[in-house]
Amino acid sequence: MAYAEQYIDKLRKSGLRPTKQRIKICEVLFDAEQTFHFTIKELVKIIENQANIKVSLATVYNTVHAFIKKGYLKEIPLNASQSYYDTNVTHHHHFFDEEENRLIDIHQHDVDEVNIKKTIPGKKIKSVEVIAKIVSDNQSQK
Amino acid sequence: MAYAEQYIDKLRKSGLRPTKQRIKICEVLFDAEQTFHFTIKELVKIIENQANIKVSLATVYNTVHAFIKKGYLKEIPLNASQSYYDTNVTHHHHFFDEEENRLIDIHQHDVDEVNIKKTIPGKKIKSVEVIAKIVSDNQSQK
DNA sequence: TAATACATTATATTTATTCTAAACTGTTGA
DNA sequence: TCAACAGTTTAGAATAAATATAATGTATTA
Repeated sequence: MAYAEQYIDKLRKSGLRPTKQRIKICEVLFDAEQTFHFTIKELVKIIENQANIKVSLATVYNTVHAFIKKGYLKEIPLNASQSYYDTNVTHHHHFFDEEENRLIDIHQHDVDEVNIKKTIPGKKIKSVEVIAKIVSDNQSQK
Repeated sequence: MAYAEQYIDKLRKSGLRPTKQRIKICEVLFDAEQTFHFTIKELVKIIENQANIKVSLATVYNTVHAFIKKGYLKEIPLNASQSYYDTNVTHHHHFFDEEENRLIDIHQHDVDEVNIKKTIPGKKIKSVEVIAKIVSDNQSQK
């Protein structure tokens, strides 16, 4: 349980008290070998399965939002009934498979830099995201 | 009221019965001089203000979904609590102003073609959308 | 260690969206 | 023209994600 230290640090540095619920959520989100996408519902399920502590829904929502604010998580723009979040906070894009309701990363180097020529007075661009919707390719190889 | 004819045609051609509710919704959506963005709530409000007929919420949802299916409307991928729709169905992109909750079109020619090098076996790309989030630029002119 | 500010929790609430089933209407063909 | 049918509208109920509430608990501080 020594690795919990890094999360305690991380939380404290960003002004969040390191409670056992938050540390658990950090473990689930940031111990993973690979970054991943999740919905709140899925996150709750993972916590339930792998932890022996009980975390309420409200806490999960609060924590996820706090982490987004701190830049530890990213919300993925997708017009879906549930919000999707990403533990990969580097600049990258997504495929969204509408048939399987599945998100797939597209690395930054797989998309040419998106250069937007239009500007809005008094505003600056905070982020640029590309969403490519994909569907089954049922072409009979012509 | 002669221009209703074109909507009757449009609806009939796509296999939707031209009911008075649908014709009214067409008028609101497609008579406008400019394309625009809306939420269901906003659309209901516009109909209420400009029509003397009553249209139920369920009908508005049904009709908007039918129009999306027929390609007369586009849903905008945005992780918002409400869905946003666009009467501009040409290929284009969006700014989303998070401070004012406002969508702004970016014409296709203002963004270089988005070229995605990654592919997913058995899948083809159906659509590619760029969402650029913008915020106030509070730089003291340096 | 006491005081306090921040967190967690169960529960209620809100809100967008979908569902349901009854009443209604456009269309078709006799 | 009209009966029959399939598609449509509707009010209201149901669903589900997300947020608010307020009481209880816990980390921090001095």
